Amino acid sequence: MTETTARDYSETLYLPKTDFPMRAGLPKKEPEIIARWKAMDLYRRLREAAKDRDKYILHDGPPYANGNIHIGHALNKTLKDIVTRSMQMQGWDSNYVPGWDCHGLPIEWKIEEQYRARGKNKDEVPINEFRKECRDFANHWIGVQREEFRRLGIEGDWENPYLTMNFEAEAFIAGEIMKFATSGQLYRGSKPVMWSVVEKTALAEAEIEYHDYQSDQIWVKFPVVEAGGLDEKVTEELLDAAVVIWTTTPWTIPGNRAISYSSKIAYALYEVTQDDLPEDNWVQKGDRLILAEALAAGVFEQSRVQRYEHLRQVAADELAALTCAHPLREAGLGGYDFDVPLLDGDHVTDDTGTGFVHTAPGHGTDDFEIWMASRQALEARGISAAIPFTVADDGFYTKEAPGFEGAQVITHKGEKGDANRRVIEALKASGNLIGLGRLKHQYPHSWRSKKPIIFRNTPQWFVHMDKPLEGGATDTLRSRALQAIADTRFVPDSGQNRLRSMIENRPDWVLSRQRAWGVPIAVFRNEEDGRLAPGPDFSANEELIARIKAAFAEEGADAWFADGAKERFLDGLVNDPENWTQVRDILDVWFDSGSTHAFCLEQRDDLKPHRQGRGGKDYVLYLEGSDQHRGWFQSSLLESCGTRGVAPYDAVLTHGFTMDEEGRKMSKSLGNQTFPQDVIKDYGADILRLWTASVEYWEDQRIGPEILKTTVDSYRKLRNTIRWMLGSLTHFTGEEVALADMPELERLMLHRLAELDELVRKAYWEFDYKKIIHHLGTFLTVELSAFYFDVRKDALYCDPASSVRRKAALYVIDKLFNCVVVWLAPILPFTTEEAWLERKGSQEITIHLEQFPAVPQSWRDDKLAERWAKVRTVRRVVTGALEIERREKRIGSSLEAHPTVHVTDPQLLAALEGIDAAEIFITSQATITAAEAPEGAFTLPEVKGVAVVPGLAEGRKCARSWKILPEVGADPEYPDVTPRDAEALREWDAARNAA
RNA sequence: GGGCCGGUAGCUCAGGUGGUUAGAGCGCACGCCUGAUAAGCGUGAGGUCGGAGGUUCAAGUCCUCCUCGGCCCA
Repeated sequence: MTETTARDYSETLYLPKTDFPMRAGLPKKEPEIIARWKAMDLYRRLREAAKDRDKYILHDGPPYANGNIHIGHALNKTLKDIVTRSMQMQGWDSNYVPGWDCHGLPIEWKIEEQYRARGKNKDEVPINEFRKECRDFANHWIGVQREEFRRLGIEGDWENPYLTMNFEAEAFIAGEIMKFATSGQLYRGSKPVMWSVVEKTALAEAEIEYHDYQSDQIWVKFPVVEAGGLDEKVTEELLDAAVVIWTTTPWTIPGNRAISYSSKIAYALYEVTQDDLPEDNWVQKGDRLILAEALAAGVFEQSRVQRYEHLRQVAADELAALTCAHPLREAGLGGYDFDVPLLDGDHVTDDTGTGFVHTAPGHGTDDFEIWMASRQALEARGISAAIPFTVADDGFYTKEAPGFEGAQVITHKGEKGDANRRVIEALKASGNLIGLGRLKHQYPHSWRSKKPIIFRNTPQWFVHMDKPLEGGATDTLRSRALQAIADTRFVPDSGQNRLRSMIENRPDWVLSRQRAWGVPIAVFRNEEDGRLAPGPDFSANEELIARIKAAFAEEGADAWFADGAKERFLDGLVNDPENWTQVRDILDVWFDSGSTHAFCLEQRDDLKPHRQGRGGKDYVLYLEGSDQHRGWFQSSLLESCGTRGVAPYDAVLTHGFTMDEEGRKMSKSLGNQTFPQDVIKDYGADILRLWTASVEYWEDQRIGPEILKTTVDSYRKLRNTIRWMLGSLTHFTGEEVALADMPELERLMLHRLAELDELVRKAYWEFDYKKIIHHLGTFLTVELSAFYFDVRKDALYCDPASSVRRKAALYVIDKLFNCVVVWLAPILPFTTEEAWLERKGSQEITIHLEQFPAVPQSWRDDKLAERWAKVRTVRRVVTGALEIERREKRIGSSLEAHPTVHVTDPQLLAALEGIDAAEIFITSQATITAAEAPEGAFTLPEVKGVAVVPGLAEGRKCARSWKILPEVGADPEYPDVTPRDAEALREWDAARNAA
């Protein structure tokens, strides 16, 4: 063999080699990986692999089955998936069964919209036909969302999810409400509820949004007609006066039954003294008004009065003694001659209005509560405590609003009706209106129709919060729920306070909806005595419940609405069927989803938990947005406490909401939305998942083009480092190296793995994914890519095949790869799978059946780490010095340098003992000396006792390793390389010749 | 309007019990390498810690107020 040109040594090097592409192409690659998981039935395999383990159950809060998924869904499901996968990989059987919430108004609304578009009226359609259309609609969107969720890489039992509309589920939900009926916690009451005239239904707080609305505001006089028990002079003064109220809902005046004041507010009697008031002014000279002192000036201004006199203060007990007339008593309408008492209430303030609050117990919660609380006192005064039903479900006044029949508060289209105008006219005519205006303020609207709602007294079904439960005189649903909250782990912990204060303050649970698409409140009511069936005083509960549940399980809840249902269920169980009425109301959907623990968790063999709190070892976690403190966390808690006495969960994890890059809410009109579908199409699901894992999700997060771009950048960095490991490991034969035989550098890396192992496991347990991403990211870039790999490239590429140093490095890189990739698998299921298959071959394997690698404690070596921290400190000074040389064009590659490092700090010097400094500095040569540095040596201000004198490496450049050493050419057989490279070549050539 | 949560470099995040010139990664700028190459390495520039008061010898860290944003409620 004659060598005319220099030999190309690159083929003799162990350069990284891999098919794992630098550019991921995730949008195309991910669907292929999903197809593979489907084909291998990954979900079943996961269950099989974990079948004997304790269960970690992330119970899915069911999304509502309408519309495509948005970024909030993506965040929520991704977090759930990270939880599930990370627990599965740490020894749990972590099953995830997705669910959907299917009943309820939004779907009904959609179907009605379709009807309207076709000129059809919902009321003409048989109810079960309508329900069928709702069911089909839900099914359609479940199909759409399921594919969108799977595309995100969410692993779960997609073939067998739970649906609140499954017949079995409907049977269990009805069964749960019948438990409440049987135990006496369910009652029929009458209460002002938020009522949507447009949708003709009561709405829960969760179904309400606040929007600006222009209301009519009026100031109204209530003439004092009686002042019992006060001294004569006072009586005389006050009898002549009127109490003034202010309201933004004039239509509630016919429902007025009282005036509320506060004993904490200062009131006074005023007299109008102005004698030049226009004749038609509603207030005239000599009028005497009682007002809060803080608000009197404003009220007079409204009434166009400039001059008035403060006669004297009016004390709270004087107010309590007064009785007023209804302002319409003299209007000739009839029916308003009842007495209007004054009641002391904390809800009254002197911020706005008059200091007196017009109180219509059928039209407001505060009004209702103070009225009910005063019931006995009222009756003692001969005042009827009955609450009138003044407004019907269609927004028209009833006969109980005499004089206003035919007037409508809100039209069926959600517009203002003529009720206010009619009431205002009547007040004007009666001479009791003293001010009128309009007010723009926040007013409750239906979340669906976006139309204003009204407060209206209606019969509804409630669950008692404070009625003692069976078997305990003081134990109530509220007290049980509060105890359950104390027993639950909250992440972040502020959720505990939030839920607690909500439960402390919430009123009874309104469960009824006057709608069609849902599970019925499956009870009958006896019109004679008010008994319920099933109920605490009904003899055949067991049989009745069995019949209803069986029918629902077989036919769905449609059975309730089918003809002859009453006979079918009650036959033979009652003697007086004519007295029993079948309740036609349906359940609030929050009761449906609040029952998922009953029909899903407790019923499915693969989920049925043996909770830690009840002597088992399983763990149940609920994970939803923080808005669910008001929603699912609460309804589930109440349902479970009411029927089982404990919370359905061990832990509650909440996340915030996703905002745009400026921290503002996303909205169509602002054009600042980020759609998960777009992110997946442009970058891939793993990018969205990496974003999810890198933000502090328990607060609100931000997303947008710039943030996604930086996420892609970090992804690339991770991916390339993994790619380099894969390339290097191509040359790994699997040969093990004992810890004792390894160079310190390798042992340092294993030590870091031991540290990270602890950190990663703890962070996964605490759901702190950004910590994992941050630490693994820094580890990969700073410690591996920029340090360990950079230093080891020489040994890995150039050392002879037999080199222990090289073997040790490969062995350690294998460990690094296994740990890092498996640790990342819950967050980046696609990329880690791709890497895993590249490494392990493409057989029927998957990273997702792996467990987090066992990291031996023996790898931990804090002393070694301490020492190497010092080595790296010295290294920083050297790199700094070389940078100057580079800038001055004296060197290019660091291999051209031979730094002399003066280490006068004894500790740093000791740390360098026995270390191949040139190797660590990636220079060809290096000299360490304890001698004082000469003037002008390079130093870093933050590193004392280290100074570097740069210099050029002496000798020739090795044609193979590019190091510059005097020994190059020492081996006559290989005259242009170092002795190490000569040895490598000798081995390489021998191997080739043997082959 | 009320309750709660939050506002640290362009981006995402660290900064127990208050204590030297506030950190990291990414991005950016500049340089090097050309055997991780639409990659790798190095150096550097970026912050009145939302604002204003206050407590303290000392505050990103404690208190008050304000502001902006969010969730829930009225």
